[in-house]
Amino acid sequence: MGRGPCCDKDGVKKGPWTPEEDQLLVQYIQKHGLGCWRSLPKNAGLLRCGKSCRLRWTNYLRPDIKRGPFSPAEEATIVHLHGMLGNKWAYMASQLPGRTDNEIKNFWNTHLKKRLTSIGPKLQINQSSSSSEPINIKCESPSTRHMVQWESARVEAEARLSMQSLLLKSKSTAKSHPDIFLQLWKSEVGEAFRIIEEKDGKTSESIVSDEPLSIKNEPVLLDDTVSPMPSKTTTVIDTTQEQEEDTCKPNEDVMTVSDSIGSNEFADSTDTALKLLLDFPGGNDMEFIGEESEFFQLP
DNA sequence: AAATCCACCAACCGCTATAAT
DNA sequence: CATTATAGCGGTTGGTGGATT
Repeated sequence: MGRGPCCDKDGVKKGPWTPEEDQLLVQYIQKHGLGCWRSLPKNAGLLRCGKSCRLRWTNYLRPDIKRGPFSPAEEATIVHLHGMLGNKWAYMASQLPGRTDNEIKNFWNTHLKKRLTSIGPKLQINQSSSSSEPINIKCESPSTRHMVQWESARVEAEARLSMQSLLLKSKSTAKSHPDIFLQLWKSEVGEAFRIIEEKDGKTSESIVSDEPLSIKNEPVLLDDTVSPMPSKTTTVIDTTQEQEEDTCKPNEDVMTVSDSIGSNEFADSTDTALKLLLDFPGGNDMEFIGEESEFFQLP
């Protein structure tokens, strides 16, 4: 089948947009609204392909674009979502109002990924690795450690899920579940989490329903002015980490993500799962990998 | 002051999914 | 059902400006 060129390559301008082009595009959209991108450049008098116009609008000219550096809460959200979902930039963008997938992707690649690799050189993202060696995480901020740990957990779970998926497909007994959060919750990470919760004597009742959860859920509203949730479990983590590593000071700003989540999030089981997983208890957040190492060994 | 390096980010490319015909 | 068109996504590239040598 294949996909034809989105536009006639001849006579189509490329490269940075000029203010005049921006103005033409904005004026056209203000007047006619969003419609067919293919015909837009011609109608608007732009020598650009429709795709380029769409990108320019969604990544730069859209009125609701938020500019400026990422807040600690936004940063933490990206870190955690990446830990759970991987490179799902568009979904992360949907959770961060005013931010674009491109912006988040750039931010990850230029800042967060760098931080990850600098502190976790042992954490080479090696899909084929089934090693259960403990990850050597030296003193870093809790959020950074979480990042490393979650990346590790995600890779392991991903490998296992894909293996399970293959097995299921070969038997033709199950449909692939559409919801990644539910998959994650039902995977080894979620299972191990529930085990630890029980060990700690906490209520282990699952607040995550088995109902499919849409990945296109309502955005998490990161309103720093609202802090309805006491970060109880976060405190537990910080305390144990302080005992473990005296020189490591928790980064208050970054760790406030659970505080900054809106008040009605717990009505949303997706975010509940996220919060529970973020606030994974225990001194070594990922010690369950070692304890339950059989969970993480590929068949 | 010039050359080089590096970080950042806007924009492009190629692909997939889906709707339309 | 097959084909085509379009939107959207993620990976990558290239230009620019600041820092360093």
